[in-house]
Amino acid sequence: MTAGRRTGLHAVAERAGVSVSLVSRILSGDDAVRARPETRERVRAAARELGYQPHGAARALRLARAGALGLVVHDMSNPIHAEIIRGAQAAATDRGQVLLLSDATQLAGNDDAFAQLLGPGRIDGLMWQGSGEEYDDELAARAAGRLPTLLVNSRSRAGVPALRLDDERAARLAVRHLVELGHRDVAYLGGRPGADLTERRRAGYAAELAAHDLAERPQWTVELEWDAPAGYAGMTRLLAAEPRPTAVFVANVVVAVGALAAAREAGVRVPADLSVVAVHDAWFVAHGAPPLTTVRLPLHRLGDMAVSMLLDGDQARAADGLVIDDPAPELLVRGSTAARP
Amino acid sequence: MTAGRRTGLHAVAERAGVSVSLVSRILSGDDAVRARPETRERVRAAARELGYQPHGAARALRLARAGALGLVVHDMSNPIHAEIIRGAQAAATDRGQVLLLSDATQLAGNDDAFAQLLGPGRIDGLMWQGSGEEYDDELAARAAGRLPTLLVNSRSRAGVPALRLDDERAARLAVRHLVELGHRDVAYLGGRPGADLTERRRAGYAAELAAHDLAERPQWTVELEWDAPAGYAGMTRLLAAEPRPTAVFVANVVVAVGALAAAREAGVRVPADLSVVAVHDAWFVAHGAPPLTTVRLPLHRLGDMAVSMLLDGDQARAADGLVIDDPAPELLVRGSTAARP
DNA sequence: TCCTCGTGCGCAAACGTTTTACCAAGCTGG
DNA sequence: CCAGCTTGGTAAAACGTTTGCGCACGAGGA
Repeated sequence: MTAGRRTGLHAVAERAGVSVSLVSRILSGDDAVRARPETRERVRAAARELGYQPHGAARALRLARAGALGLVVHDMSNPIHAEIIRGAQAAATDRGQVLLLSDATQLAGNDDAFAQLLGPGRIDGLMWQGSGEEYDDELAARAAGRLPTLLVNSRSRAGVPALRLDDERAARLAVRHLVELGHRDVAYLGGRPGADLTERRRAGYAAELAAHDLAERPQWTVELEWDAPAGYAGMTRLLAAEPRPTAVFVANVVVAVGALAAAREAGVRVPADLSVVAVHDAWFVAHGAPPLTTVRLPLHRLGDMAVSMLLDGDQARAADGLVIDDPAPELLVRGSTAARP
Repeated sequence: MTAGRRTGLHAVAERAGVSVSLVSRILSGDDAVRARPETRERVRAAARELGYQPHGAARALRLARAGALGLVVHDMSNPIHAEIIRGAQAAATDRGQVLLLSDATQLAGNDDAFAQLLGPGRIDGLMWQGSGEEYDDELAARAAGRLPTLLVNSRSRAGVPALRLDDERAARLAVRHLVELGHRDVAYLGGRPGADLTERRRAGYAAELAAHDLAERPQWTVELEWDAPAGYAGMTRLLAAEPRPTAVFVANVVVAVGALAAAREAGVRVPADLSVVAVHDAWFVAHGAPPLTTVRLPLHRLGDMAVSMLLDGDQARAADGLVIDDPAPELLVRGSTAARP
């Protein structure tokens, strides 16, 4: 018997002197299988000695389940996105799945890459980090036609279920903090208009102002883009407003980095002359000048929940958009907010 | 003939009225296959109409090639790491591969996750972002025993080939900038001692000082950790040194963020009283107070090259550690460096 | 007329699993 | 003494590809 140099289960079976099917069932802990304890032990020993590892592709093929989830993000160097990835990564690993990372802008221009990622046998579900871009919704909808798909950090769009954070509450928390410091002239510095993120935070801002009988003014509302240069430009515009606000609510921490730079360059002291608070926290703004007051949202949990729901086939629960609010939004008061001058 | 509701190639074959094998050959562009143009067209049309996509797992199984690469990183919220990921991602997509992301600290504690990622049929090669931690080398070496493996941003350790940047040159560039501004008392603020990253940047610092006949002083050398709090602590210590340096070379931009905060809190003005320059660039330090002078290194290229080498089976070229220096290190002069007071 | 050869395609095995179906041997009860 | 049940397994098909080999058919040459 010139033992075949086969690999995998076959090799284990040969060494243990049993059939391949028995090995499979024993190693996978199939309770229904009848085998003598002695045989079981022999099989397990053989597997151990040969260092048997199941073949991922073979399992995926046979089980019609890839054991992997896809995650499409926009910009990895955005700390917000990084935090979502971390959450998803941790949850996927915990549940014995692997995570397949892709980039939305690359996918947008590359049909082959899209097919490669979403074709059969690659992933069992997809998380798409929504950005409110047009192509984004279209691609996510296409994906949803093939696979369980979840938009992450977006409201439900084009019929794709979605997970989001309590942006309105976060905004209200931030604005309330400003009002409690005595500010009455609170401006809004948002991101790209049209995205629902913007709408929700803007709504929270407006609601909280209204709750205190404070006025929104058109010249105190600036919405440009979700990046630091836009924050710079936006703050520059707000500082030129007549009358000048005494506080600014910034809808995103990345935007706030640019905004603080603009204030600094304009010679406006934060927080002495102007208070600034932003939604989302990032490690580096805690070390800035001044350290930025922010509202922390459970981004990690967002990724975590997305993975769980996809794996549990539970994504329909988010059909109308599900709000993740378990670790509630938390105000982190640092050095960029102070009592009204 | 009750056409089976089969999927994949089978369905295409049925619709085109040919065999599965012929479809496979035609669609994969096999030149050696002989088929009438008319048949070819019929097959292609059927594939198009059915929206045929090859089954990833089935191909992986048959071809004994997963079509995926693994990337293990340490901390996604570190902008340096994010940039490497981006580079690897882009290159992988370009070459029709997918990228499987994992986290080193998770893998360290979880043998199942390690096996899941590295078991047969999952990935064809692995990039491991080195950090100089002990467990890191051990795990990377274990991986290298199973798969083509490349350490990224590390020198070759435990026999595992590695790609790294020209850290020494970057350090020299930064220090030379300080010297050219007239500084003679230049301190070194590094990261966790022992890691080869630290050694290489420290060597560059020392070499450049020596080239200008400047002295290193023990009290001007601080090495703690690769994070912002360590930067804070380190700078605090340097500011207490006797005599106090007039410039600090910081081995990493993340550390520099903490260092700047410490200087600020101590009432030391940067750059008027103290110049600071750091290795690696990150978008947010350009907006800080002051904007940080940095040396940009081709991190993106690092990820890019790692993917290429693995896919080309070329990783042996890096057996002794290969230095990526194509876009050369570039000094970005901003506001944290000035002439000696 | 027979042989050969090129053309155009089909058969079947294999990749490593999982799972359904089945079977031989031993035991038990009547 | 045998029907039927339990025990301890085995055989084979299937998942969707790829690929080596073979085969039928018609044309052309001897």
